[in-house]
Order: sequence, then structure tokens, then C-alpha cells
Amino acid sequence: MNIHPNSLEAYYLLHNGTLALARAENNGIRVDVQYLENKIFHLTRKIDRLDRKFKESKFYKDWEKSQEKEPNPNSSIQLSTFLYDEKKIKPPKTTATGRGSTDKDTLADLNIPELNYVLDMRKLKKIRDTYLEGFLKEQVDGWIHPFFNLHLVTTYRSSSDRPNFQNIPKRDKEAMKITRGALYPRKGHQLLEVDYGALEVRIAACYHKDPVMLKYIETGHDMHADMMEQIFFLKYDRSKPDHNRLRSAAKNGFVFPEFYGDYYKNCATYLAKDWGKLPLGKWKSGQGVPVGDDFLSDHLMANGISNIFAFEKHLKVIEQDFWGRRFKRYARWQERWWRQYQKEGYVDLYTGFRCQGLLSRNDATNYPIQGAAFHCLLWSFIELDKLIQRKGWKSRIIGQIHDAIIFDAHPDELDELVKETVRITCDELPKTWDWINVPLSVDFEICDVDASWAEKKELVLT
DNA sequence: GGAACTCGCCAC
DNA sequence: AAACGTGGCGAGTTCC
Repeated sequence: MNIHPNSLEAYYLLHNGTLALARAENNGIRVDVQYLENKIFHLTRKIDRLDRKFKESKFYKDWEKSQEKEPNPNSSIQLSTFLYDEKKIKPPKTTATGRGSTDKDTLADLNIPELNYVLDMRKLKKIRDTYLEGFLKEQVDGWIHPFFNLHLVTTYRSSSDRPNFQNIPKRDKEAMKITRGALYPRKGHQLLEVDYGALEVRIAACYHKDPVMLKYIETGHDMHADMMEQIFFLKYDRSKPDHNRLRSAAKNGFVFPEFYGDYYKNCATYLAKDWGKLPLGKWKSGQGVPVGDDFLSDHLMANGISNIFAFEKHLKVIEQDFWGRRFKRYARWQERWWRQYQKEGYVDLYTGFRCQGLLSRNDATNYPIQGAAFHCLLWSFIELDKLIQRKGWKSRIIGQIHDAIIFDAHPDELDELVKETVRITCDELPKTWDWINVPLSVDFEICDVDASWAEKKELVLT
């Protein structure tokens, strides 16, 4: 099917998407209210304890003397004023408005032990106030009904609110356990999650058709391992934990930022500091994360890189190779796409939508990818919803997170639900939209019957 | 007493 | 030449 900009097909995608999402909203998610109240009580006790300890410190006493009103550890303005105006510390980083920053990384840089109390309190408050209190506020008789919006996002992605179902903690294990530990399936059911693998990378490839990228996708060859080898002068060994950490660093600190339009200087800083645990000046022996029997500083120095500037230069060369040789066709597509926008004033998505208005170069190349990737998810969501209706199943769809669908599944229907999901997401979708010229794949995660969302584990298909 | 803003931080 | 894309939301703050 060929979809034209602002087409009827595009309209129906949102129309049917709205109806399917409304059914998921209506289905809702079970929350354990007693658990929420207990956790909030215990987190409050922990936060109070940290607050008391912080207030006993010399740092706080000095802060108290420096201003009229009682210092509030949660006020970034008060903290910024005290650190950078009163104590005359040079801000390691500033905010968008030019004020000295007090975010997590910046405070860690300052090396003031008492500030750890502030950081610990912030983390627990985030969990308590945004998530647990948010669920409690929105729940009715032990059910929440998050909304999914199709009309708010510039790129034609979705958003979610009241409460936001799309930003519940996952990476931080403690925050994940506490927040997702409140969310349950229906009695006798189990939560099931299906994720598209590398969806945006694959959809990007449908636009630029870069032969090197297509080969990576078709063969399953590990692009991030290749970049890890190039950045860190190593032969990737998947059995080594330190190699896998550096592979993640290459993936999240270089490959994805470059795809989104970032450049080597930011990548160098981020890789060295956040992933490598290296200082931003000159390096000494024994610094950074372990690499084999060595440390990252020793390993890089052995390869002629002994400070952040040399590392930047190294990444500059890698970036030139990345866009000038490896993904040359991808780079040319970005250039073409940007010129198209400059000439016509819009970019079109393959799914029949048009992005207009003032766009930056990065916007013009990112929006069509982000939007069309979400539309793949939405199409699958609609079809799965129809299928469940048709079959009269007890299983329900309860939500969606950009490239993932969350089911509240009945165990008797699980096998068929998984089978049908693979069919719709990976086989039917590319048959419907012939611009999808790459294979698609999905992964499943599952919780036991009656277990909370915190108990999620990988589902291996046989 | 509410609107609008900044900042920080969670997700993809 | 320029320099990371999209959201929601709580707390603190300022303005009206």
C-alpha cells in the first residue's frame, strides 16, 4: 500500500488507534493500595533520617548561616546560590539559563561528602512523590487507568499521563522494584510484555537504505561490538563482563547519540566520565573501569591516549569513519532529507503524516524515523486489540510504551497470544506496509501468575 | 491563590 | 555549520 501525506489511511491509523488505546485505558492496571501506603510510610522514614543526618553536618550549618530562611535541601536555587555564590566554587556545569547546576553528576563532581545525603533524598523522593503518590492519587478501588494520547507529540509518537505509564523506573534496580512492585495483573493472570528489537534503527534503514546498515540488520552482526573494538582498541569477547560494559558504553555513549545528531566532543566527555569513570584532564595509571587485568587509563595510554583531549581527537577520527565510510549512504540520506526540508518546508513520514514548522537539521532527520517507528507499534496494537475482541479472550492489552505492548494475559491463552503476536508484529505488518524492507523482530518478557511487574523475566520461545 | 516558569529526572 | 530526538511531572519559585 502506498500512503500519501495527510492521507485517509493516516487518518484511520489515528482513529482506530484512539479506539484501541481507549480500550486499554478502560481495562486499567491493578495496584496494591496497601503496599503503596506501606512503602510511602517507610520511604518517608528513610527520607526523614537522611534529612536529620544532613542537618547535623557542618555543610548544612554553614548553609544556614549564609541565608535568612531555613535552607531547603530540595531547592536547587538555594543550593546553587550557596555553592557557587557564597562558597565561590566554580560551577563544573551550568543550566540552560546560566545558573550553576546542581544535578546529580555536577554534585558528584564537587566531591563534598555531605551532598550525598541530598542526592539520596532526591532519589527516594522521586520514587515516593512521582510514582507511588502518583499511583495512589490516580487509583480508584485499586485500579489505575493511564491515558495514552495521540494528539500531543510533534513527531506523531504518543504520550501518556494521569499517571504516565511510559516512564516507570527500569534501569535503577531499587527504584524499579519499589515502583513496579505496586502494579499487578488481574487475579489469575500474568503480565506479558512484547518489545520490538531495535525498531528505530530498522525503520531508519527503511528511509536511508544504507547497505552496511541493511547488512548488519539482516545478518544480526553486532554493530555495537564493532564500535566498541574501534573506540577501545579491543577484540570483543562476549564472555567478559568488562567487555560488555564497554560495548554498552559504545552503544549508548556513541552509536545512538551519533544517530540522533550528537557529535564527537559530547560523546568523548560522556564515554570517559560516565562510562569509563575517567577524569576529564590528564590520566594517571590505575584510573577508570577495569579492562582485563588493567584499568582503562592504562589501556588507553598504552594505545597513545593519555588525556581527554587525545580521546576527543580519537573519537573525531572514528566519527569521520562512521559517517564518511561505514554509514556513508545514511549520511547522504540525512543531507538529502535536510535539503528537502529547507526547500519545501516539510518532511513526510512513510506512514502518511507531514511534519511542518520550524525544524532543526536534527529534527528534520529524526522526526520521520521516530514517528513511523511508533506507527508500526500502533498498527500492531490495533490488530492485536481486534484479534482479542474477535476471539473473546480473557487476556487484555493494558498499555504501550513507544515500541512495546503490555498485556494482562490469561495463562490458558498465553501460547496462542504469543504466537499471534509474533505473526502480527513481524509478518503481517511488513505485508501491509511495503516500505518496510527490513526484517522485524520482537522479544518477550513475562511475570508469573499473580506476580507484580517487578518480577519480569525473559520469555524464551521454543 | 493560580499560572507560568526553572530545574531535575524518569522512560523510549 | 552545528552540535542529542520525544515526552510527563513534582518541587521550588516568581509573577500577577
